[in-house]
Amino acid sequence: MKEKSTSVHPPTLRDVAEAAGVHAGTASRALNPETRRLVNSDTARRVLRAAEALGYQPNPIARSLKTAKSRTVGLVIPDLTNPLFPPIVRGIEDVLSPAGYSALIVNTDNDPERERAQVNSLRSRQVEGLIVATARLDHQLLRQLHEQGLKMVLVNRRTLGVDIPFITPDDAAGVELAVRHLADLGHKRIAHLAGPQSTSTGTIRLQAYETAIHTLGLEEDPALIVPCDYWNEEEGARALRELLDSGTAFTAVVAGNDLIALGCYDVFNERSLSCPTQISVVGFNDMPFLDKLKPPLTSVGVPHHQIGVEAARMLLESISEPDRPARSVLLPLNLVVRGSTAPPS
Amino acid sequence: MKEKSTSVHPPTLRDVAEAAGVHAGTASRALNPETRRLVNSDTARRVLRAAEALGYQPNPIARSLKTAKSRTVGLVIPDLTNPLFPPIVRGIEDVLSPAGYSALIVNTDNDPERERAQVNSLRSRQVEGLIVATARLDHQLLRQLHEQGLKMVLVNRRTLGVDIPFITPDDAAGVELAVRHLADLGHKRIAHLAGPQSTSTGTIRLQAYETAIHTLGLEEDPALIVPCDYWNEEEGARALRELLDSGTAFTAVVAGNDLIALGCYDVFNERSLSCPTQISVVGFNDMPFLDKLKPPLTSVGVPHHQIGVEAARMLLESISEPDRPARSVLLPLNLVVRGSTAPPS
DNA sequence: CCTTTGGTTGCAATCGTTTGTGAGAACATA
DNA sequence: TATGTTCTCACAAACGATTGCAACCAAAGG
Repeated sequence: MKEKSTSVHPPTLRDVAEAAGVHAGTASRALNPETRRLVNSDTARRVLRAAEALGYQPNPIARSLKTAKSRTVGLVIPDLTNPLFPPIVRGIEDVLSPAGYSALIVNTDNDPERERAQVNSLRSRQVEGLIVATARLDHQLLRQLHEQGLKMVLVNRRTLGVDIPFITPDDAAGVELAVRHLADLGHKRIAHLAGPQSTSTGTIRLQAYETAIHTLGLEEDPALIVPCDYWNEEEGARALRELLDSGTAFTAVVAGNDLIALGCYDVFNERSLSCPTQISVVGFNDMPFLDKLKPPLTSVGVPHHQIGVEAARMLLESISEPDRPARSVLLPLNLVVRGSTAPPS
Repeated sequence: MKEKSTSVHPPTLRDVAEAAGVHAGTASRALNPETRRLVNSDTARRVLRAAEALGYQPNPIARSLKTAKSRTVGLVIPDLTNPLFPPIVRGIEDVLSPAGYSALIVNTDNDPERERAQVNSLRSRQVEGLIVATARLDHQLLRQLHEQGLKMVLVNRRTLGVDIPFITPDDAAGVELAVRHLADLGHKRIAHLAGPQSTSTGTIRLQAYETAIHTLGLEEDPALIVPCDYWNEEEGARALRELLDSGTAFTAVVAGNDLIALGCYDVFNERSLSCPTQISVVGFNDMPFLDKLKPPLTSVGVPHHQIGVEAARMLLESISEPDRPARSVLLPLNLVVRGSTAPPS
């Protein structure tokens, strides 16, 4: 008549063991498929049955303490509110969850200080790896973490000089798609509102723009390139105004991403320019609801969900097989043609 | 010459204790501000210094195991991809994170089975509470969890017959705002494309529509009300088509939410109807980029971030002071007038 | 000088698992 | 009968923190 009876606490391994008339250690082995062969199949059955009956759920915290595995990964993104990220996050969780892993999400707001703090908090929570969407070309923190042996996968962007696997869209191919589409429509002077050159995405897309312009034999003019400091509408608007004010002639613009393209829309309204009649625009990312705009924005479609899926898979892989050299992957893109692009008038 | 020397593992409490020349228990007390007064301030200082020097980070897993507190809460939402949720999630994390808590996010896709499974997984990870955005009016699972004493806060929606605190926008006031705006413009026959009547949001908004119509002396006609089965564009489009096909006269529609309103836009294109000249529309939620639509959608603005903030605060409160009866809160709304509403022609 | 008091600190148990080690039984072999 | 083998399983020591308890010491009071 110990103190058992009506314990309100969830059943523990000991409870199961007791119910099955075995030692806790044996119960543990019986419950774990990996080690089940070490126990008599009869007793294993008995343990399983007892566990079932008691509604036993192993305590992951105790397990983690012993095994030093948290079954948790960290997810470092600039801002969840950016429509780019939710689909990636979903993709990640769709892989993690069936594998028994969970993701801890932190937002850095692109603040290196905050990023450092958040990553520390993740590490103190014993994450087994990180999926990072905030990579900059020269990224001190990532370099450090990598040297400390922390498992990481980069999404959407990469970093230089450090051998961390990344999953990104094939940005260069995407830009090539966009430029070629405009060229096919007959545009000769195509501008590029480039993303921040501190990010791989920004520089790669810019380079791709330049080579596409070159190989297609279009007009090459440095004045056609205006870089943005951030990936947002304000900067997109500012850049387009700058371009217009410079007097440089152009009939189409390849925006660094959709938000920059949206900034262009604002300027079109401001200055009563008509799109696509006077200026064609193509965005990048194909974020939701672009088809509801007037005109609907032509954009390069990025498989965000897929990026998340691949990243999660890769991270899990590199956790379970630490030696296997992780490979980076470039995901194929497709151009979604809508109403914002037309032949020049 | 034990096996100490260059241990690569992160320093443990024992390491700190050893470095400070005290027992682990003392070190523990010295490190914890709550119990620090139990140890001599000199030795406390020494311990602190040693911890600092070693870069000691307490292992939250070990701590959790002992204290049975995980410093983790679960976040149950239908789909992170719905633009409604990211701002709420940010709000939640902005409160949780400084408090030393983390959020585990799960998506249910509105599937009760999946919801049950996800919640189980959260519980097995020892979450201290749940923030739930998937409440239905009659929600068996929530009722059970509540009876089992699990701490919960509902966001955006509520449930009936169970006393769980909720944080929602003041839906009724919002609809009143919308209807009054249309009435002020001169509309007499205002339709309502209602949200799912299985959700509190759907029913409350519908009721508010009815009473607003009544008190403002506008035309009351059951034919003006068409319910949607889901909160999405397809249903919005379907409902508007149904309304149009029924031949019922109307000059404006109050949509259950923005997605339903977007569905209306599709039908406008389909049938070459002009908004707002022929039909005015107002949405609900004021999700991002509505100002980029043509016409820009008039919508009821909801303080999503604030909802998240309040919800997280409330949950933390009910965790730290289990007795304090948690109160629900209704957050004030504001109407954002844009181009989709105009006087009837 | 003995006791009391209060402030500090060490000891050891505990949280719920996992896992190395060895004991016992059953059986086969010599 | 003695000696191995092979299966099973129980024991107990971890993992890294927290915490009730007891011990110790110095100062104070009688």
